Amino acid sequence: MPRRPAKSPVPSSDGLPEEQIHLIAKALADPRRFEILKQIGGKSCAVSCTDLRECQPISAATLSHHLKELEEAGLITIVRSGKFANLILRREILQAYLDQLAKI
Amino acid sequence: MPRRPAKSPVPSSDGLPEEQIHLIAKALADPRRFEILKQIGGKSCAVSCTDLRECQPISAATLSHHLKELEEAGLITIVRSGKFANLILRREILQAYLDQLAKI
DNA sequence: ACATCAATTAGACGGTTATCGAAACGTTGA
DNA sequence: TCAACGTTTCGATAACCGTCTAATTGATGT
Repeated sequence: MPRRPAKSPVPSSDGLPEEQIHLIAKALADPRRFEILKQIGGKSCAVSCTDLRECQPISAATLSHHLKELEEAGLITIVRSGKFANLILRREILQAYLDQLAKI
Repeated sequence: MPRRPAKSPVPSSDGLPEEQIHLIAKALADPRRFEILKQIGGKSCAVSCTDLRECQPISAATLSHHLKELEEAGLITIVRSGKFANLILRREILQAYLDQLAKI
């Protein structure tokens, strides 16, 4: 089965598609996800699910759900290494979102 | 009765309060509000509710609800002139939000 | 005073979502 | 092979939210 990377290519010059703008905005609107994103962005190295759960008082199921949302919005990449999942903030996507908002 | 302007003062140097960050993120997460905000920001002069309703296919009640959300988030100012309401985008608040996000 | 118009409020309805526990899945080391 | 572990999926529940219609408020012009 192909490991399809939740289509979020490099942001094109004409900005993110409207659909992705919406997904990102929704992703950022939940305080828990916002915290998660900050934690991922705060570390220079990759962050694992277990790391996150040590700081966020949520169940594994809920965390998995939020990570999926963040990935589908294109805000993070999930790099799987054996049984672990490592999270990386996609700063270029976040920046593209901010650039778009700045034009309003 | 004092016309309290939905406390959103000038953004301080240490950024917007966490609560407002959340309100702004939520406000931006709804496509309709996002459209409304774009329309308000697009015009150099002020925009009235009636103007908005000509472009957005929603009831007056729904529009009023969305404008309240935007105002409470600090993203717009509502200037009342007789029976009309004129909307103004608060760019300094939007910018403060973007600045904060960029630090993540 | 009255009718009209712009906007808000109240109340209801349906869809979405954050959350959990339990079960399932996939990896790893014994 | 098997048990333990990290993560995901499933199903359920409760809260939230966008939307509407109807009723209300407030301003304007006659």
